[in-house]
Amino acid sequence: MSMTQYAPIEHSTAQHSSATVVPLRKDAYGRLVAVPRRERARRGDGDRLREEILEAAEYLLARYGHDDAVSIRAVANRVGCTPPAIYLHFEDKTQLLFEVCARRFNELTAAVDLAVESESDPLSKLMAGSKAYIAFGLANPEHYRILFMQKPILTPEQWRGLRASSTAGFNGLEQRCQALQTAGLMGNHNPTTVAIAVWQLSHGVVSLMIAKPSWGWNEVDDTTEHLMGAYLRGLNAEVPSGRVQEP
Amino acid sequence: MSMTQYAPIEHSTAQHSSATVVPLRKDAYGRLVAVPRRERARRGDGDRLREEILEAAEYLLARYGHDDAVSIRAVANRVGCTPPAIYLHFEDKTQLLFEVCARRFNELTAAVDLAVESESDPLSKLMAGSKAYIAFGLANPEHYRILFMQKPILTPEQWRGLRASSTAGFNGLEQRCQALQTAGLMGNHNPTTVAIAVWQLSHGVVSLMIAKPSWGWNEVDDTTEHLMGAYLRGLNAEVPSGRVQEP
DNA sequence: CATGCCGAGTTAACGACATTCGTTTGACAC
DNA sequence: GTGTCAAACGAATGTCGTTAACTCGGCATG
Repeated sequence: MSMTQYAPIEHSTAQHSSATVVPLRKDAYGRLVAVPRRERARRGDGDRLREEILEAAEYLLARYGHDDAVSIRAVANRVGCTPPAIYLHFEDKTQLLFEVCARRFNELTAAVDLAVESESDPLSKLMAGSKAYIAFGLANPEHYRILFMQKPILTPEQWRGLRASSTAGFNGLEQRCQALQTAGLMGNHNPTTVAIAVWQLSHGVVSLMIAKPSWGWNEVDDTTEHLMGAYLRGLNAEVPSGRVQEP
Repeated sequence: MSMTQYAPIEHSTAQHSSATVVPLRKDAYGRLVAVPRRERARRGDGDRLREEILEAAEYLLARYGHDDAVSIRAVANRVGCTPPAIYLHFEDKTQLLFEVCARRFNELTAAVDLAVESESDPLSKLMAGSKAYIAFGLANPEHYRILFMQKPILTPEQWRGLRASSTAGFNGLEQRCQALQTAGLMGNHNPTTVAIAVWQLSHGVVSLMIAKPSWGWNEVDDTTEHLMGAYLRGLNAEVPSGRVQEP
């Protein structure tokens, strides 16, 4: 969507050292453009370009707030290389974007952990984690969108990669739920079930706010407190009917 | 994303009546293709093509499950007209897709209403509505994704249009929450706050399942019952600390 | 009955896109 | 010096949304 709004092609920020003449040349499409080319990488470190590509993509995504702005051409231009060079380091655009977001994802886990550690009792830990998760998503909406609000077109390896880092995050949540049960604050519910529910609940708050920013939402922390609070209290409340609990 | 996977260009299903010769002609890009063109609309009813375009887009979206499959060219080919003809009836592709999904959205509201009506007590109504909402989203994941899981690129008019039909749906939810309060099953919470929370909660369940279908989710109705059940019970439970309730 | 209008389309083109193929460059080992 | 090979380039392919200019043919009007 957002068809037709093409990526802003930024000029390269690369430094070219020894050349005294500005390297005016035609780009791949016949247009004359002043593109200071980056220095070619030494024999060993082809991965330097890889890093620069990731940084450029990261910048474009954050700067323009939409993955449409991260076109292969825009990234290449910013880095100071040609589009095909990117394919020496990434299988395709999906994998590039994915890696950018996966990096930010690790920060998400760290942010949640930090918020959790500053609390003492299990209930507050859970609440603080949820708030931090939501706050991080709202602060990085495009990353969150790409990671959690998109049709999965991931190859199995990509999937395993995300799974690895996201299970790290999920495991933390699961442990906090475990602690909640140990503290006797969870009725006889399954901690994993509760952990999933907390994730779904938090995701519901943050993803709707990202998707519909113009809706008249209440203050986000109030929303979280209301929703999480009621849910967590409900875990201890008696089930009115004689319905069987889940496993 | 899912770059490079282009839309499958289907052959036209349009009927051409009087012509006895198969209309072999070059398409807009020089390729020889047998495209039975539809009959030109009469002076009055230019809207017939509009309807056919909507149907074709609807079909492609449902058939291939991704809006990438709904390219202007693919729709045009299926209808039996040329790509620019679509722009006589829709401002751009976004508006076309949007209209397709908005139609389905009305069915969502209807499905929820139907489920609600088959229950009697306010609590069951709320639960049934949530289940129906989630089931509908899972049955029409691409429509749901476009409507509720995407960055909003809507023009103000589009937004008002969706707002109109979606507030219709939300109003129903709000009334059900109102009824819950009247029945004394909601503590002293604000019905609108609860309605928003129920939406967020339901959206969290369905949107995560759409985005991460490979995750090992539990049975969806069990999940909904657990989450909604605990939340709704929590609304009646005492707030442990002396914290102030939301407005 | 001729004629001109105009709604409903088409043809052709533009500029963007991701990606691939074949070629060139240039730093290092020998 | 010279050959090798990682690293990067140049050109091209086929897709995309969208626009501008043109054409066709039925209807109202003279």
